[in-house]
Amino acid sequence: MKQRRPDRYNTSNGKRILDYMVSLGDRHVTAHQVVQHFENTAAVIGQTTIYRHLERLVAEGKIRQYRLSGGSACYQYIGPDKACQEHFHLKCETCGTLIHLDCTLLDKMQGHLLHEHDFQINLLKTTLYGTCGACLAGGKA
Amino acid sequence: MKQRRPDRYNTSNGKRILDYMVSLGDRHVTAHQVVQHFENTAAVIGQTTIYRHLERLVAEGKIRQYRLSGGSACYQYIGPDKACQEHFHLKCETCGTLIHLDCTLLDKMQGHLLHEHDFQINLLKTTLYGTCGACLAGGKA
DNA sequence: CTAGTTGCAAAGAGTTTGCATGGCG
DNA sequence: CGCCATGCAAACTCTTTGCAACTAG
Repeated sequence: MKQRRPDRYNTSNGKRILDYMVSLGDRHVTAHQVVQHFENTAAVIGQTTIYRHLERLVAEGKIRQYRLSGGSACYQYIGPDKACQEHFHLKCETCGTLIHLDCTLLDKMQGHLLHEHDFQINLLKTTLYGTCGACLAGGKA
Repeated sequence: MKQRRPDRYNTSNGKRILDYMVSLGDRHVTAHQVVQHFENTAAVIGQTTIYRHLERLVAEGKIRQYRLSGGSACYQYIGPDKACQEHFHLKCETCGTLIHLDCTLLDKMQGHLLHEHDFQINLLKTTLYGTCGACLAGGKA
């Protein structure tokens, strides 16, 4: 087999966008927030480029994408250990916090769904919506 | 207290839209599909009116709204017994089927999340994504 | 060199809003 | 009659695409 040119180049924009997603840890951002982040930067990155890179990172499995109830997309770094592929995510509808759920019972649910209900859940696309403890207590709206 | 005018009128459009959602049973439709349905009708209903009624029905708790991965909204009648407030919904990413999950373990999950993780889940807004048995077997895409 | 990358402007999809007209109560 | 309802067109938000210039390998 011959050594052919790669179908992907290493560009500084690509690296900066991935680095930014990595730097957020398990926090989540909208495409708009990513665009804004790079607007406050020496070298601005156009929003088209940002959308294209986010799309690619999702396809490559490096970040996950889900939808806010308003319809816009939200992105989050998955991490080298792919832990986010193995647990549920809870999102508080009041304060917006994203919670990573490490719980044995919930983990078993995945197998239960597959074996008892013949349904293979996609944890990357699934987010559970509700209200977190702080907001339940605070009662703020 | 005096008998004041209602803040909502009973109009034929409102009734027709609710009737349509009810007639779908537990099936789900996009706003676009509702618009199209009424385009094939003697009296067409404008899409603005449809969006406004769907929004109201969601606010009134008569239908639930969730988002497809593409970002557009999907609506589904809840029913008088409010059963859909008490179980999870599974959506197959391949064939689009919506499954209503009646399962003891899954029902317990709600209480578990609340008591052990201090999180009150909103089953109306939550949909689990994945692949259904038929598509797992068929292997189509 | 050559294919992938970038970003502006324009196009698109989905949804909301302004406003004048029509209809319920 | 006073509001609410309706719907057309326009505005808006989020995202994708066309295209010409640019750049990594």
